[in-house]
Amino acid sequence: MKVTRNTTAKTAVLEVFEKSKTALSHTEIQKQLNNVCDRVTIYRILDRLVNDDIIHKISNLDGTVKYAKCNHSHQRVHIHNHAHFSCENCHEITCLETVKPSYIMPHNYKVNEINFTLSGLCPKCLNSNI
Amino acid sequence: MKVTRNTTAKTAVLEVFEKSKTALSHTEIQKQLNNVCDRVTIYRILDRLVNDDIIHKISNLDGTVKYAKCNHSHQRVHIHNHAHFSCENCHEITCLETVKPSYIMPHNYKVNEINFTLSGLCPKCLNSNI
DNA sequence: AATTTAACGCAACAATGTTGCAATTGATTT
DNA sequence: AAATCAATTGCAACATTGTTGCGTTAAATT
Ligand SMILES: [Mn+2]
Ligand SMILES: [Mn+2]
Ligand SMILES: [Zn+2]
Ligand SMILES: [Zn+2]
Repeated sequence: MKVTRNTTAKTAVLEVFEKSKTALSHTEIQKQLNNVCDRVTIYRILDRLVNDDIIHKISNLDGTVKYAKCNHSHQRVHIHNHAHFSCENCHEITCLETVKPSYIMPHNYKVNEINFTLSGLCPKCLNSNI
Repeated sequence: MKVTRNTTAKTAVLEVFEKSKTALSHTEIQKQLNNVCDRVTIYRILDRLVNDDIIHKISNLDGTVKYAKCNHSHQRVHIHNHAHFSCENCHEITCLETVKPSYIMPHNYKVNEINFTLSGLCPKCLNSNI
């Protein structure tokens, strides 16, 4: 097994996640990093963090991909079975850690990951658009 | 309101969907069309078909986007609230029209669309990988 | 057949993600 | 503290996917 190193770039990326209340895209992270490292490096750091279960990937209906910190890394079985909300107005994506879908699968499927994303208007945009 | 025309390209794309049991990406459709029309035209046709509720868009965790025919266009309220399964082995994406997630949303969110994609191994790949 | 405009082809562009390879640097050992 | 080793990085080059503008074509209506 590979050893994971704590580099300055990785630390910087983690700080960005720590400060953010919403999920972030590669581009959004890059903008906040002010040339701390190369574009490619960010991609590779994100891959590593996902692999190490430190962040998780969120795929939205419009094709955008974002990442957010995991607040449940202590769990034995690390599955991201909570919902995400994507606002059509402000385009912010937030984890709804309390919203967990229940469903019944047909037999003979092995489920490893789930991606449950709801889109519409977030509370902030819903109130300001009356 | 705009009038939608039945062009040869659109008819060809619909035939491809009719023949397919799984969801299709833009590239997969293009390959099956054998230069019936331009790449850009396929994008525009897909946009139109989604708008007319004839097909629906599916966004997968790995970032790929696919489309599938709607088998419920007759419904009054047209919401795609069924699950989709994405096989990590054969990469086929299928609609699970019978699998509908139930969940409880916090107040002050307006949900317009949902995207519920499960990934893992499909029955075909599960059986052949013992 | 004439009219109207949705739809098309083409070219050019933009955004996003990937790969190979030499150079760097974090962690470990001596 | 210096040497070691491989994980990580930067850079350049490339691939894929999706978008836009504009002049032309063709489906539908009159
Ligand atoms: Mn989340
Ligand atoms: Mn479906
Ligand atoms: Zn919002
Ligand atoms: Zn499969």
